[in-house]
Order: sequence, then C-alpha cells, then structure tokens
Amino acid sequence: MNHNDQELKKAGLKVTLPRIKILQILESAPEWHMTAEDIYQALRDAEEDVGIATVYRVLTQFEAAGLITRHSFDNGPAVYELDRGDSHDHMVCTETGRVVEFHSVEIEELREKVAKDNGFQVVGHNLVLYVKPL
Amino acid sequence: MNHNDQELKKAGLKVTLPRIKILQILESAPEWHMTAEDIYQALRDAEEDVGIATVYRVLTQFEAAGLITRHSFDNGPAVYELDRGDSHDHMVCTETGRVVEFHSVEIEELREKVAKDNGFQVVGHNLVLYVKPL
DNA sequence: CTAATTGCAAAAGCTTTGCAGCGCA
DNA sequence: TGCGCTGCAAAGCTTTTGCAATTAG
Repeated sequence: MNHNDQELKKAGLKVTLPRIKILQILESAPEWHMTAEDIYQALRDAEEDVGIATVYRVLTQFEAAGLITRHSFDNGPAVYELDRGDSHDHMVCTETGRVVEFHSVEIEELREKVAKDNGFQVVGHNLVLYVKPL
Repeated sequence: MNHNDQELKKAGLKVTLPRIKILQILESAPEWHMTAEDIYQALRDAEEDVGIATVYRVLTQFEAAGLITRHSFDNGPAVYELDRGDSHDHMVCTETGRVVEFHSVEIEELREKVAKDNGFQVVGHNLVLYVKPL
C-alpha cells in the first residue's frame, strides 16, 4: 500500500491495475504533458492490456479528484499532467514548440481581483502565452 | 460596395453571398460569441442555403485574414467573434455559461514581463477564467 | 474564361457510452 | 458476494476534405 494507492482510496476509487499504471506513467512523464493517446501508447509499450476508453475514464476521474490537471491547448487533443501542487501557466514557443512553465503571483492576484470586480470568484483558469525568442 | 465588401477584397477573398451573410451575422450577434453551428442556424433561419462546411471554411479564412478571432473554451465547440480591435480576455461562468469580457492592462504588462524574463516576446495569448458567482 | 468557391456526403479526430464480463473490497 | 471497474465496439460531436457543379471577376 504505497502513496499512490492511498491517493486513490482517498478519492473513493478502487485500487486497480489501470489506475496504478496510469499514475505511474504520469509520474515518470519525460515531458510533463501527455495526451490520452500518449498514455495509451505507454501502456501498450509496457504490455499492459488497457483500453483507450479506460484511459479516458480514469483521467476524467483523476481530474475530478484533483490528482491531475487537464489542458486544452488550441484545438488539438487535451493534455494531462500530474497536479504537483504548484499552480502554473504555460508559454509555448511558436518556433520550436517548446513549452515553458511559469508562475506569477502578481498575475494570480490580478485574476482574483478582476473576477471579484465582476461579482465572481475564480474556480479555474487557463493561460497560455504564445511566444518567440527575443 | 459597402464596408464589409472592402474588407473581403482586402483579404483577397471573393465577395460571395455566404461570406457577406456570415459577416453580417457576426456583426449583429446578440452576444458576441457564436459557434459555427450558431451561425449555420442563423443562416437557415434567414432562408439562406449555405452548408456547414462552407461556414467552417469561411470562418477559417476570416480568422487567417484577421477579421475574426477564434476561441476554444474548455473542450466544447470553438466560438468566433468579430475582431473589433480591442484585445480582451474572457471569464466564463461555470454555472450559467455566461461569458464576460474584460481587459486588464496590468495583466497585459505582466505577460510581457514574464515572457521577457524567459528570453521570449509575446506574439499571442489565451486567457480564460472559469468563475462562479460570489 | 477560369480559378476560386460552394454544397453534399463522407471521413477524420477526439472522446464518450452501452453492455456483458471481471475483479477488488 | 456485490458493486465498481474494465475492454470492446459502436456511437457522438466537432471539424475537415474530396469532388463535381457553380460563380465571381
């Protein structure tokens, strides 16, 4: 009963092979953003017989449980990443495709402020900067 | 030869009925964000015989020409709005679906700063706040 | 005239769902 | 044992594309 198993239990999810494997894959993700298809391929590479439908179902559950975060860059497939507690945003280089993560407390505060000024509170956000080298 | 016709010519696009109608619909959009399907329905309501494929093609061309802007909120259908020159961001209410536009000079400045700190310059961005009423 | 544009239908890409069987607690 | 979970296949939804016919310039 390791740490991941406990995370699953805490989320009210049974500890099953697909869920454990998917968590492991996300943990060891070389680059921190994977599509459902990426994860599905990683599972097949590991000889695990998990269907793509299960991958989607598990990812949806993980997101609901707050274990992972889902991003929709542009209109391609959604990407998922482990929620390591450090909320951050993304910068995508239009020339190289490189994704840089960043975190700005000031921007975070302004987000709250702008929402409050309009009678709302922030429950989530999505900020992507498309950039190119100076 | 009205203003819209000139916009089309300037973009190197022939002045055709579907393109004129779609521009008009976007101009008179009650709420400023319409999906391709919304536009398609508006055309059918106006008894215009335009296919959904043409709607998508025209919207893609308009975006390339800088006449309109396309947004992908969450993972639903993309929404389009006329580019009225005023850059702004969006706040989407998770309970009512209402979309509020806002513009923060401070956030804009911070975007530039963060990019520069990482050796980049901003060429575009996408910021959506998911909010709920206070 | 002729290259651009269009409608239709089919296909593509991503994601969800129905269902019967399997497995964790 | 019982309900949750899973794989498979099929369906769903948004968007794109092939093609022959039409049209703007």
